[in-house]
Order: sequence, then structure tokens, then C-alpha cells
Amino acid sequence: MSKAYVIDGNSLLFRAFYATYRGDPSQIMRSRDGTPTNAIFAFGRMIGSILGEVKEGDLFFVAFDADGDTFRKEELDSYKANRAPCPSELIPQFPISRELLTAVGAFHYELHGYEADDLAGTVATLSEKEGYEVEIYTSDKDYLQLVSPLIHVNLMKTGLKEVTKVTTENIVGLFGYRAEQTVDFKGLRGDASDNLKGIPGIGEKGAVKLLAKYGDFENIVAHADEIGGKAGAALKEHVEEGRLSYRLAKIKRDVPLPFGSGDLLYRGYRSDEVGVFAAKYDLTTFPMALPPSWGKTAVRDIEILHKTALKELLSAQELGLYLDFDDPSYHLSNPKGIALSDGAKSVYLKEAEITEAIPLLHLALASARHFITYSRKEAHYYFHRLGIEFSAPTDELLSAAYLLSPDIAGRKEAVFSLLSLPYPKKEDGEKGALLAAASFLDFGKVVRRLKEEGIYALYEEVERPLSLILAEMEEEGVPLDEKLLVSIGAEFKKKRDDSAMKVLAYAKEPLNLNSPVQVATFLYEELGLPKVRGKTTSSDALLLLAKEHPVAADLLTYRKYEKLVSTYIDGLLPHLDGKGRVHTYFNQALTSTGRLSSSEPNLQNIAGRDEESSLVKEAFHYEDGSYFLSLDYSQIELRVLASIADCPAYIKTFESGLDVHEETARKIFRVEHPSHRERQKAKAVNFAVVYGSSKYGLSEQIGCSPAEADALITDFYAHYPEVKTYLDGAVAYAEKHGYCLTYFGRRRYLPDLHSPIHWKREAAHRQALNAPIQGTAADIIKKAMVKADALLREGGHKTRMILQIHDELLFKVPPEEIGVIEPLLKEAMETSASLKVPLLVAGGYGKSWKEAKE
DNA sequence: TGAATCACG
DNA sequence: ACGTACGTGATTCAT
Repeated sequence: MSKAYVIDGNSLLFRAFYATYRGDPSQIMRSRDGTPTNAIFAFGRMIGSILGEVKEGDLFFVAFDADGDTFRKEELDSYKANRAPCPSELIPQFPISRELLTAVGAFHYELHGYEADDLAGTVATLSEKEGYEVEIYTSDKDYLQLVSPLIHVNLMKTGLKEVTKVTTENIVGLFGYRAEQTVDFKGLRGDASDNLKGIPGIGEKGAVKLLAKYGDFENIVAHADEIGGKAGAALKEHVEEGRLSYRLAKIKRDVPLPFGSGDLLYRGYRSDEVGVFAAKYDLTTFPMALPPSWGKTAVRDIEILHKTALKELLSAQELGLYLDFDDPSYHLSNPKGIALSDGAKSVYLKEAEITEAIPLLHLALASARHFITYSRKEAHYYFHRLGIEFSAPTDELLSAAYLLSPDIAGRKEAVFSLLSLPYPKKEDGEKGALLAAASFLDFGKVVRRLKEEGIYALYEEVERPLSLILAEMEEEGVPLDEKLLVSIGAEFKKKRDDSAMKVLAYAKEPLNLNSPVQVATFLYEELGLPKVRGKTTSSDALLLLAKEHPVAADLLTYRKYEKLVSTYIDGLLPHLDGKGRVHTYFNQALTSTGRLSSSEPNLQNIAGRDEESSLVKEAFHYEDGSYFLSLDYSQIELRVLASIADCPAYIKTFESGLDVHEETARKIFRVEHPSHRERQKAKAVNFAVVYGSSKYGLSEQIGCSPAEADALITDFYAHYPEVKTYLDGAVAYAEKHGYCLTYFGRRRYLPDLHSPIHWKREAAHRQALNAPIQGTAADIIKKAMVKADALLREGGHKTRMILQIHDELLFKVPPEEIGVIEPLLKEAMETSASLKVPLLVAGGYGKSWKEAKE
């Protein structure tokens, strides 16, 4: 049976307002122009939650009170006269609530002279007559008079979390009277919020008692004599007031309406319209509160076929596959189950059933049929652990969503929301997972969006193949010599403890050197050292303080070894897999620029910049004689900048093979042979340009005056004017379109470019300058990884790609491939993209990661 | 949970 | 008047 959802808009909006209001108007949520949006925020969640229940063929109607007086006011001048005035922060949110409903395709209506309950009562009655099951949402108990076998009233207490569904079965148990006695109850009891007096002296308990005995209001009046006492007297004295309350409490069910049930049919919403609305009021999470707009199937309609039906699925051309993981750490944990669906038939394999299903799964996943899954990397890794080859052509939602909006930052909920797919909520259990799997078959829609936005090539040629490559890199792991690491750690610990002793010798009281607060007190209060930028104890501050007091140097030493020990010795050891390897997670859909990130453990920030720290990299070596090969791009970001800016002078520097920082120094300092210091400064200027930093940032970095820094930047642009033109254009583009682009079309949205908050706007400005550069470099190395993988695969080589560190690729090379493989991989990297400057890759072999970097 | 710090690109 | 770089992750302390 189809349902009609009838919503009391005013009631919801008031609830929404007070649920998010703590009595201080200055603290409420507002859009960037200051419009209060707290009620809208909560209202949107309520509406979204109700829409989650709506199926195809259901009606959806929201009733509002109209401005001006109603027929009730004409009858009783004091009607609602004692009501507190509407809070001024709520008033502007009324029209916005209508906008919201329009954006989500919900029919809403208000009519002069009537209240929301009359419209709701009329629509409920109409729908009931047409055979709909009616669900009313309100917090007003007056509506209980509408309850019937087909009409239910969902009474909300606070928000939507506490909803009581009132039906003919439970109404007496809950309230003590039947639905049709609601109005009689109001006649006796009155309603304080509407300023209806009822019969003074008769309270809730008394009214319920009388109704149980005499049935209705008039019959109670007729028996006033036998009731006696105060109540009987009050009944006689105030009968007309009671009758008035009765009349006014009665909801009209025959308001003339200019629309019919056909107009109320809910047809879903358009994501773009919702997006425009959300952007207009800075309600960024609102789209996520909505159910999928296209979904015709609801969780309750999903039928779970027995696992033997898996065979039937094998004939399908396309299968949606969802691994029901609770724990995102898929290296160690197993999914609760596997959901497979061909759109019509769906099978959920519980964890315990998976083992016996392996032969069939093997058949399914090794075949040429097409799969669509959430994360191919996750799936590939898991199936490999089960001994199942997962080589079928596979699309994945994660990287598609990431390309559409990198802001999803790998959050599952955000991925589903962005693609308007039903998020498999925990409470929906197996059915939720299956609905998700079934919804994956709508991937064509995602492809269309990718194509519309010009990022399909990145998906098809870069991110999709990369997910598989990353799975294999994670699985392969990186060798780490536990014994060696521990012995290196022992040395670090000695040095750490020595320096700790030295520091503490200067202190009167014992202190925790890991506590910046205690260290600051010690340095700035106890020792009275000159304060640097407030009371920071960061290493650059300590470096300055080294002139003042020997403790600064000892503290720096302590910090260095403490870092090495805690993060790279003790922090790394627990990640060993028992076979001498560590397996990182490469997060493919996390950064806002398109880079990868690495975690648990992070192998992209292994120490190594100085001799001592690089000992950690010595512990990364193979036991079987294989070598590390490290290949890294030289100055990739500056080359990207030169190329996308199409700057002849800059390009020429790279073509000539000169040192770019030295060349910049030559230009901005006008010397033939720049000093080391001048080269250092020029290097900082090059980076300042890439980071979009101001003269203040640069002056801090190189320790000069802002004026000098400004002169250096100006000089830089004088020599490379196209860079300036390009950067200005990039920001203008981002301001106009709301996003910036890499050379290959990867987007980054920057709504803060229009923020009224100055520092946010400035930060977004710098991001607009940097993201295309960092992002293009990320695109290039990703392309290189795809190319290198194909090369290794097709050539039947045993060399394996094991790590990516932004501009560096690390390989495991067996001895017999030494010498052969390096030029091939180097060439693959250098030709993975063709820019206006040549890409240069350098690197070498070593027995350990350390040696390969030397 | 957030801030401070520091490791990497 | 304003302004102190882009992108990450891990550890530790403190609330």
C-alpha cells in the first residue's frame, strides 16, 4: 500500500529551531552573510530523514500556517494571544524552509485564513479516501483527532530522534482517550498554547476520567448534575467556554484546495538543485542528510536470496559488489559479509558462509564479467587473502567520487552521498549492504558526470588502474629488519636519555620534556629566556635561543631522538607482519590536491634528511639479495609551474639542465656566480611562488625584512612574467568557477575564496595558486605508476613497485634485473606526461633504502 | 578531541 | 587594515 506523508511544517521548524538554539542568538549557526540557518539545518535533517522512508508512488505534503489571521481568530479574539512572539532569528528562516522544500521536490502549501493543521487534516482525509496509508509528522497533540485505521500521527518530542507513532491501537494506552475524543478532551482541558480555557478546574486526569465514563463532551455536560463537586459546578458555569474550545480545537478536513493527490506524488529531487540551495546557505552537509534521489528501491523491499542463489548471479553481465567492513583497516580485519547484486537478485554472504562460497566466488571474480564496487583496492586485498584472484574488469565508486569532489576525504558516507547512492547504515544490516550493492549498477550515471566534468580520462586512465596497483603494493609490503631497527633504536635511546639528563640538569624541578607547556615554563619563566613568538618551544625558536643558553641545543637534541624513537623505532615495530615486512595503507581518495597519503604506518615520512636519521632507512632492506631502486623526479613542481605558465625563460632553465635555484639566484641577484646564501634565498623564492606565499611568509623563511622579500618576489616575476600572468589567471578562474584545475583536469573546490573571513579567503587564495601545481605533479607520478606497472607486468619482470613518496618511486629489484630495469622505469617516468619542459628522473640502487638514496 | 610538535614531499 | 607558505600522519600532552 502506498503511503501519504503529511508534515506539519511549522511544528517541525519550531522544533528544529529550539533543538539548535541555546538562548544566545550570537552563537547560532549562520550562513556566510549572517542569515540564521540553525533551524534550517535541523529542519533539513528532519525532512531528509522522513524522505528516507518515501517510496516511489508515495505522496509527500508539507503544510504551513499562512500569514495573517484565521477563522479561529475571528471567532475568538484572544486565540493564541498569549503565545510568545516568534524569535527574530527564526523569522527569516520561514521562507528559507520553503526554498529547501522546493529544492528537494517536496510539495508545500499554505492558505490564508487556515492553519497548517487544517491543510494537513484535509490532505490526510483526502489521501485516506483514496486508499493511502497516511503518516502525519507533528509535535502537536491536536492532530490525534485525525488518527484512524489508515491515519497515523508521528508525534515528535525533540527533533526526530524521539518519535511516537500513534495509531488506533495504542492511542488509548498512551493518552487515555480515543482519536475522536481528542476534540472533546480539548473542550474540557483547553489548550494553554492556543489560549483556550476549556473547563477551568478540569485537568488532564479529570478529562480522561470523564471521557472514559461518558464518551463525549456534550454527554458529560448533560450529566453535570451527577458529576457533582467542583468539576460539576465548573461544567455548568463554563459550558460555553468549553464549547468554544471544542469548536476551535476541531481541525477542518474540507478546506478547498487547488490541487489533488496527483500533485503530491513525490518524484525525488535533483542533486544539482539541492547543491545550489546548500551552497547558497552554506549548508554543506545538507545533501548528505538526504536519501538517494533516484532510488526506487527501499531497504525494506530488498529480498535476500539464500547463498545457493549465488550461482544464478554468475550469469549476470554486471554485478554490484559491496564488502561490508566495519573496520576500515582491511589489512587485518575481515568484512562482516559480502553483498552481491545484479540489480534484481541479491545475495549476502555472512562471514561464516564465505569459506564455503570461495569456489563460486573464485569463478565469479576471475571471470570477464564487469564488477562495480566501493573500493577496488580493499576488495582486491581482501580476496587475495582468501586466495581468490580478483581480475575481472572493475569500476569503483571511491575514486570516481574523489575526482568529482576531493573533499570527500575518503569518508564512506560522503562518497555515497555525493553519488546519491543509499548509504548502507548499520541498522539496515544485510539489506542495507545489498541495497548499496544493487545501487552500484547505476554506475553509468557516475560515468556521465565524470564525462560532463572532463575528468573521465583521469578516472579511466589513472585512478581506476591505480587502485589495483596500490592494492598490490600494499600487499607486497616493504622489508624492515627488526633486529637492526631495535639496535639502531638502542643508540637513539642512549642519546635521547643523555640529552634529557643535560636539559634536566638546568632545571630546579623535574619536568616532562614531552610537554610543550612545561618546557615553555621552564625556558621562559624559570630561565627567563627572551620570548619568541609568544611562548613557542618549536625547533626554530630553540634554534634562536641557542645563542642565549646552552640548554636550547640539548633540548633540540632530545627532541630529535625522542621523535626518532617514538615514531620511527617504537612506532614502526608494531606494524611488522611477522614475516619481516610492513604494509602501509595508501589512501587514494584523501588529499585535496590529488596526492596519495600513507598511514599505519606512514611510509611517506620516514626520517632521513640528516645522517643520523637516515639510519632508520638502513633498516629497510631485503634478506634475499634483492635491491632497493629509488627513482625520483627532479624539481617536478617547478617544472610543472614553468610548463603550465608557459614561461620561456623558466622553461629554458630546465631545458639547459642548469640548477634551477642557482639560475633564479643569478637572475634576481644579478650575479654570475651566486653565493651559497644567495642560492638558498633563491630556492626559498621558488618555493614561495609555488606555495603562493606573501612577502611576510618569505621574509620569515629566509630571515630578512618583508621589504627585501617583496623585492625578491617582484624581481622573480620581472624575470618570469608569464608565471605571474598564469597565477593571476588561475585565481581568477577559481573565483569564477568555484574550483581550480590541474593540467589534466583534476578539480579542487575552493568555496572559501569568497569567504567574508579574511584569513580564510587568503588561505584559499594560496590554495588556488598551489593546488594546480601540486596536483599536476601528483597526476604525473600517478600516470607514471600506471605506466611502470604495465611495463613490469607485460615484460614479465620480477621487479615490484613498493612505495610512492610524492615525487619518488621505490622498487624491489631482484639481482638478475639490476641494470636492465632502471633505464626502462626511468624512461616510463620521464615520458608519463609530456610537458613543455623535459621531466628528469634520477636515482639509483642500494642494498637498503638508505643506500638507494645515496 | 584538539593543540603542539616534527617527520616527509 | 590585514598579513607569518602548500600538502600530509604520528605522537604526546592536556582537557
